[in-house]
Amino acid sequence: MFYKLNLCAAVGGKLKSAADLHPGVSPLKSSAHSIPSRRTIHHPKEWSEFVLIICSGWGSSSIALPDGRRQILSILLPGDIIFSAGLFEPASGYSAEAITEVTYRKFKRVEFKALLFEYRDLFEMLTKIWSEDRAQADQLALDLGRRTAAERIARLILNLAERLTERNMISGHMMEFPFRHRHIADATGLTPVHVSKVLGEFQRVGVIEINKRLLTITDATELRHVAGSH
Amino acid sequence: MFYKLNLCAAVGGKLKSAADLHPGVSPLKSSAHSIPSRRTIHHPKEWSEFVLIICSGWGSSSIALPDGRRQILSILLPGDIIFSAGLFEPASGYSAEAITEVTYRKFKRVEFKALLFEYRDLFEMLTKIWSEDRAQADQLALDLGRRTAAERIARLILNLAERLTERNMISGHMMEFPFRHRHIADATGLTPVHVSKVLGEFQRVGVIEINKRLLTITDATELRHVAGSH
DNA sequence: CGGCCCTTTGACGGACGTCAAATAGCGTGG
DNA sequence: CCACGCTATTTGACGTCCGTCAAAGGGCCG
Repeated sequence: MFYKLNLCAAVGGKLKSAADLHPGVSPLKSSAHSIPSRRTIHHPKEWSEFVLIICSGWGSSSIALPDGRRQILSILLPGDIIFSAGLFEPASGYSAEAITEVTYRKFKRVEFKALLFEYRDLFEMLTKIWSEDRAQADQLALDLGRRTAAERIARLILNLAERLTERNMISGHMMEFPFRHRHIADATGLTPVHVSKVLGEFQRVGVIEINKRLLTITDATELRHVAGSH
Repeated sequence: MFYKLNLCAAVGGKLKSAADLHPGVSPLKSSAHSIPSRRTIHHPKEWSEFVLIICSGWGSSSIALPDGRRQILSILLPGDIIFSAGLFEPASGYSAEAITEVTYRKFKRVEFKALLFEYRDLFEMLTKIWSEDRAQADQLALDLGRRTAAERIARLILNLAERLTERNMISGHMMEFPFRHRHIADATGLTPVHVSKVLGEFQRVGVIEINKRLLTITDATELRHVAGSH
């Protein structure tokens, strides 16, 4: 996972761009942006010529139906790249939203791509990230198609805990949890009302505690058990 | 879609390998295999050093839970590449099965990869395929998370019809449909019993007809309507 | 002919959705 | 600091979609 952290650092401030990972390479141009919470980062209609990398804050990437139904494909954390399903090909139909305040950097897709093709180890790094990302997408399909509400929500929490640990964004068993129930619902294919019931039950039996947008895993073993097979 | 057909042709017999698309390039080694219907092509435990390409027949790629629940991620048709979520990185946990009799070719992953890095247009072709594949995965998540049983099944049929059309494997509105209900159930996150009910209803209202593993779309407009938004 | 798997059908059950009302937060402006 | 309004959360009653179970055909192959 170190490459993710590297990339995060690369865009986070210390370095100017991913290109700086290669001493001697002229840095990629990029521009920094900031978006307040709850606002759109990337609109589904835009045929984007840019690749976006989250520097700070929490976001979501999703697809929506004309009638308003939405599916969140992934929760975006610092260091995450918004491929919109294609690092190499621009894709439409995807949208990205800020959950908390978000800062991010924008790279020109063609420049990014050219650089990858030029430096083999950068290329390897990115394909590795892309493969992991795809594996996550496949797991999501399994979750949505074959797991119960409680399993899905438990797995979402465990998954986040893991990703936050990689980023040193967790202390003890306490983590930020800046979601509205609607976010969790859209990520798990449920309704906000049902999410409320499941989270309520989790707290009643004492596997987690939620307080002021902070979540504590009080019984990790049991939570993993609820998350079910695998 | 021409590149898919090219690749299909490339592995189908006329050409010896994808490398032959490049005159002057020494062909990639590959080996041909045949698998009877209902058998495993690729086992989830194998840490595969191979990339597989379907030459003929229908297959499925899926993930399974220890308790037996399965999610089919995609229906494999001639020309399809079995990435197992990673063309570049081997992945475990995925399995591929033959639905009808299947023939396929096996390429060494490292050789395949090296070739891509050497020839930019081959690389572009593959990233395009990979991006499309990823987009399909994301649509699957949307289907499983946010669409009803009837919508999912209707979309599966329309999707197949489209892919078969690209491959000239459809005549009029009639197509092969070699699935057991269990396949459709695992692809749509439903149960075989419910699939039976929905397909029965589709036939009762006259949007499709199924006979001897052959499916006819008798009312394409209505089927698209049932498939819902988008 | 017999066995096996698949499909169909119906009755019933359960997980999750919908609706609605009450309560709690939370940011804004006075 | 309080009042206000908006949005989120909680809770309960009820509805629906889909799953489960079971029994009765149907097709295929030995």
